[in-house]
Amino acid sequence: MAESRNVGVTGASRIFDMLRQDLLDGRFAAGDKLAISALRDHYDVSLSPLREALNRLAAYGLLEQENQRGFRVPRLSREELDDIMTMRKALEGMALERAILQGDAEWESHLLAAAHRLKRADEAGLTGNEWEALHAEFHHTLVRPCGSVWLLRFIAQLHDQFDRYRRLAPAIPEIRCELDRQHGELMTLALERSVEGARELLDDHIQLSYRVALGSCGEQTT
Amino acid sequence: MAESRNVGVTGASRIFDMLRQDLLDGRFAAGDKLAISALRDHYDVSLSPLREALNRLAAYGLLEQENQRGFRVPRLSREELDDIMTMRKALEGMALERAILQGDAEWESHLLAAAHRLKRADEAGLTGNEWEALHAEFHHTLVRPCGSVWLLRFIAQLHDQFDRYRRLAPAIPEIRCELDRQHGELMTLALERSVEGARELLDDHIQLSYRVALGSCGEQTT
DNA sequence: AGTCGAAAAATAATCGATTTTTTAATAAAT
DNA sequence: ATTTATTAAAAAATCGATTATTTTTCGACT
Repeated sequence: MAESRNVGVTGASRIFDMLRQDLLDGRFAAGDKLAISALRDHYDVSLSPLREALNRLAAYGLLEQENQRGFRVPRLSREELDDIMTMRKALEGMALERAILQGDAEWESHLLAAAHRLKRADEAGLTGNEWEALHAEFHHTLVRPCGSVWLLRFIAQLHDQFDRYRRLAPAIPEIRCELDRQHGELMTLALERSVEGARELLDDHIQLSYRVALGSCGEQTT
Repeated sequence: MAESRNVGVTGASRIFDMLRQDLLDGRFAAGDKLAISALRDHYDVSLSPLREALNRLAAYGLLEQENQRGFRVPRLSREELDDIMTMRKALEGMALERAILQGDAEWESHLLAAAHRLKRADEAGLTGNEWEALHAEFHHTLVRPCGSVWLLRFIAQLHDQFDRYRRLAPAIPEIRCELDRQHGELMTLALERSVEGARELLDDHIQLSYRVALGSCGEQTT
């Protein structure tokens, strides 16, 4: 047994995590209303913790809440994706710059490790939530020492938003290959403390991801 | 009567609004645990909608939630205030620049109106939530046409965070007077489409506000 | 045929009570 | 005197049922 006791886990927090994952995985159709009693059955939990989780997700931006008529999955739009992409460039660029200036030796090892794990996962052809976790971890490690809790919070939120689009979009192997390559190069530039180079590459990286993500909006790549 | 029916208002949404106001007003001591049953009595509502509101506020960042041990009002720290101030400069500066480039004639009139109302309120010595509402409205109007829903969302969130500090701090009449003056000048520069001038002034404005807000951390002004 | 309105069904929101977990109080032991 | 174990009290989380609101259905009427 991993633990004798589920310390610090409530029904609501458990459902929040599961629902968040399922929303990022695109298990619910965009625009759909969530059938609360169906969720109740599916996750085998009572209404109170379920509704608490839904309220958190709505405040976080992964659900829309309309008083007296429940919760729905936000629609996807080209305009919003553009917004998210632009904000990612601005905020992650800012964070990366600061991280490169402030990151210490321990950051270097964490970054090296995260990049390595991601590379091995790429080579092994790993997909799904395992790969997603390593990918998110790499990007988070990259900007972690930026020194701003609020900046990291906003970046994480934008990542979740972006992922709704990206994970739904059809894969484009050539781009995916280039994206994988960029992860390694981002690490290299960061370790070299090359602020300008890293920022430019991160911009390219987000732009390339965006071209993939566009596939979820029924638009062609630019 | 204003409305024949409370359209689109639930107990939870009502409590959310009231609690948010009370948190910004500093009605709860930072670091304190919220006594849920006391809140239940005070706001005269049942546990379910109350807990839903608390969950929203925690996801929004105005409360901290620890599983199995309820909700508490986040502590105030000089470090966090610095973070919030720095992020406000970055995000509002970005938004203002975009707003000035994209704002149309209608924006100009709204901005003029908001600045006028705020000025009249200043002259009339208005204080409390009425002044706060006009002040928030002015700053929101200033950046509204920036074109990014997410940017506006983050800015609003940071404003709420900043206000927890500012409203708690002792007033400094000379600074307050200068801040009032800056509002008018910000409007002028924005209407003149002076991107650089407006950005610089907004930076100064936030910095000056920050000097006031520091008073809530038991620190002297810098 | 289409529109309007009443009744029925479905869904959301809320309530009061119960269960679980944490915190505080007390006593026993080193 | 401090620590540890036990119990009592308090608080948080959850449950099942009830109430309020919205949505759908159905039939009368134009």
